[in-house]
Amino acid sequence: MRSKRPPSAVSAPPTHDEGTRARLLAAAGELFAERGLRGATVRAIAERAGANVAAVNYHFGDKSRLYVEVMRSSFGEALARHPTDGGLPADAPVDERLRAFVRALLARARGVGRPAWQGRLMAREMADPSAAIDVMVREGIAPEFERLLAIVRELLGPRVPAEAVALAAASVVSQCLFWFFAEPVVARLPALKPFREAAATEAIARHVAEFSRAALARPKGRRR
Amino acid sequence: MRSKRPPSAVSAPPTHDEGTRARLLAAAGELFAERGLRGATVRAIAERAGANVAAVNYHFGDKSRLYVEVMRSSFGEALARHPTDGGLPADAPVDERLRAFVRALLARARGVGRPAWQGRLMAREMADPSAAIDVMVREGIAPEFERLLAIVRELLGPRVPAEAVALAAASVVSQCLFWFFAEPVVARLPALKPFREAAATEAIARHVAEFSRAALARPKGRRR
Amino acid sequence: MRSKRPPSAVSAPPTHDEGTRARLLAAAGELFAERGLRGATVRAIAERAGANVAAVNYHFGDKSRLYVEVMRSSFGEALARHPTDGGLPADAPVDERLRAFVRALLARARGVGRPAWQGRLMAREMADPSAAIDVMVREGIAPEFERLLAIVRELLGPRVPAEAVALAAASVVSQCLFWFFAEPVVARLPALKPFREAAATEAIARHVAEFSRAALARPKGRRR
Amino acid sequence: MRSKRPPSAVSAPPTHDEGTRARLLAAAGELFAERGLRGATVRAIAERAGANVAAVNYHFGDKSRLYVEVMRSSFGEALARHPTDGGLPADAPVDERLRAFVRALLARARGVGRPAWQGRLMAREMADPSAAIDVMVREGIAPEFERLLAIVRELLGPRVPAEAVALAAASVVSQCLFWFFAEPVVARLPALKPFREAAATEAIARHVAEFSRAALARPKGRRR
DNA sequence: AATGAATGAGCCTTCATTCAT
DNA sequence: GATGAATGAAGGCTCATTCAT
Repeated sequence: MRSKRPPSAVSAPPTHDEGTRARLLAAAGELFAERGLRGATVRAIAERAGANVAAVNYHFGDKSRLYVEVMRSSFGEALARHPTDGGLPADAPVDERLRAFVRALLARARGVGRPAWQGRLMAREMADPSAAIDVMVREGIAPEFERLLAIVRELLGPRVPAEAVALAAASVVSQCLFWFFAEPVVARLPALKPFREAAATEAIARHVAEFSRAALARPKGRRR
Repeated sequence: MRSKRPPSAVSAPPTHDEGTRARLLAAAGELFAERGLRGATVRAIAERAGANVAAVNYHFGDKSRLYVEVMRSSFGEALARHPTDGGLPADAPVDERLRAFVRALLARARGVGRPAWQGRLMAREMADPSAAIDVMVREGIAPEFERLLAIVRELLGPRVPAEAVALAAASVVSQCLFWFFAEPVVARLPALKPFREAAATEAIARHVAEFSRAALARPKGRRR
Repeated sequence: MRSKRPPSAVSAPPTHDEGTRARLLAAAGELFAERGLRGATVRAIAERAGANVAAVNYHFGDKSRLYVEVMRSSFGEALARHPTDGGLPADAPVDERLRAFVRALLARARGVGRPAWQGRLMAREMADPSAAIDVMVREGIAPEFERLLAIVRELLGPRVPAEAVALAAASVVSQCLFWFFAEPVVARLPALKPFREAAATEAIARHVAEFSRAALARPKGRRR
Repeated sequence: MRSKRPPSAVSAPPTHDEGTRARLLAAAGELFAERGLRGATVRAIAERAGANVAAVNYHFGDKSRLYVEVMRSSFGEALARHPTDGGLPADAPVDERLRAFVRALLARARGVGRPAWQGRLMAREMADPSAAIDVMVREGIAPEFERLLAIVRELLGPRVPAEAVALAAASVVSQCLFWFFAEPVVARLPALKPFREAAATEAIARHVAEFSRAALARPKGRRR
């Protein structure tokens, strides 16, 4: 639909100060997180980026394409910044690897400053999936989940059926996602409110790891 | 509880078979679940309800007020249909009460037929909270969560600090919510896809209850 | 368009307490004066009258017909309450008759309480004439103006051409109308603001009569 | 003086012959005069201006803001085109200055061609004042009225109290405004109808000036 | 490479009016 | 004699998008 297209989306960093394109991407990230795909208007994005209304269409062709680009780059950045192996060697003790996984998952969405909105963005995408979700699952979530399955499998031993392993992995993931998926509820329940602060992230991580570790104790005497 | 509404809503059967107001409520529920508050147009709602556009204004005054009403009634219905005590007496064994709680939570969002969209509605509200969430938390979620806290407290014993109880309760809840909050991801992960079917709900419920029960085993020798 | 119609509009006073019809008429008068024909909604009128929305259409067939009815009755009442002859015999001195005329004109629009809105109603009708104006001019204004023409003619004598008499009469009328036609301006000019109070009406009347009387002094020495 | 407007309005000639903004302003002036603020729809204005509906929003942000702009520009233009000093030096004879004032006031509302609707616009604003009237009185009417007060004061002499001067000035103004405030009545009274024609403006001006001059004759022997 | 002007589609809401009771 | 429910026709406004420069 557009005739020509500027720098190929992810590759080369713009030459001058920061580049309209990059500023648009950043502004769009914040606004999409705040107000959602529909709620964030192209005008507002352009304004926050200090660019013209037409700039969005010029650089991304489309509002929805800008959205996909935002999701991709923000998600990619989150993955890179908080790898689920936590920097551990592949042969580290399984307990440590589980803890690292949990910690990374929580950190991604609850990090301070810049990546603060990545969690909200993700939550919105779950509630109202767009074309972006396919890419995200395929490129990011699926591989991570495979890694978690391996950890859980190692904890449960080879005799446990695959379905049980999958359910257990889901249990681990869910405990992490909860804290930003259900954030509005967390904020309104007195018992949970204290844990909203970024400082509480470590406490949550420790709890989730311990809770899961206890539940995943390899069944000794009895067979499942 | 409703502030002001023209028709009497419950008493005399209106001119049509079911009453325009009720049909609007149902149609709005479906469409809000499908497309969200913004995405569902008043026109589409009215059309699906077989009513005039102005009917929404006449009966609810406002699109947003219709939305609140939908949330309230759908949520209230879900609460009533699947009580978290599962019909158990208050002195039933704590294990059974935990299982009943989990089962009810899962059933609400994954129930077949009519309330099929209540889960999506809830998930959307979490991702993009509106005025409705205050009412919902206050009237529905908070009391339920208190009940869960009591169950968990009973399992962990009186020595465990309140924060630990809260975190544990969050772990239980999160494992239930996961299945419809993260539905789009579940649907795209081969290992989890089988559990999407309504028939799998019972298996999930059993897993969550067991997983949590194991994690919540009262610490014997060592203190936490 | 309507099949049957209630009491014939102006004749018999309603039998019971006050009658929906009469209450509608009063409420409509106030609201039309406050907000204009377009600005006053049928719903607001019915509400203020303590009647049903459909009552307006039932009793008057039409919003515009209600408006005409309001204009007619309110204008008729104003005419009756403040006759321009001021109760003077037809052979009273011309100076007194002029003064009485001016006083009546001013009183109609600046009376306290109930008829307070008749002036606004009239002003609105001038600015945005409807079908009602024809009746009003024919039945009320034209005869009054004829009377004024006679007074002016008596003052100026028979030699002055008819056009000059008409212009002079216009000058007299205009000085009265000014005070409520230009009310918003009067209210904003410091020099005129004091005259807004109802108590100032008499001072204005005296001034207008004197000013006009001086201007209308029959030319003595020189011919016009 | 204008707060914020996209196009540069005065500098470079826009893409069309006259500029969408200017055409909108003109079309809106006509339609507001014909049908009032409420009666003139944005759609009709845009259509008459040969522009899109959204153009109003783009250039003026709002229907009401467009209205204010119309009032401001049309009123400003009227002031500029017919200055109340009529080009006379400040030390011209007071009689001439009074005549010039009257003539200007009448010309503004009864001028031929372009500003033909300014009178009606003003009359409407009086009958149903909007936010625009504050600006108009402050910036245009008040200064003019001060000038008239000075003229009248000069005619009456220094002994006459300020209230009397104010009333006399009101009498002068009212005789001018009458001809377009009460236009619908003028058109329906046979004696006044001839004066509707633009050609009669000069005759009216002469009459008003003479009538007022006679009334304002400085009291000789007796004190007022 | 980027922009200001302009557009068309669509949305929510309001309102006078009618219909069945 | 009077009413609550329901309707159709706009109306103002917003928004993503395009066009000419």
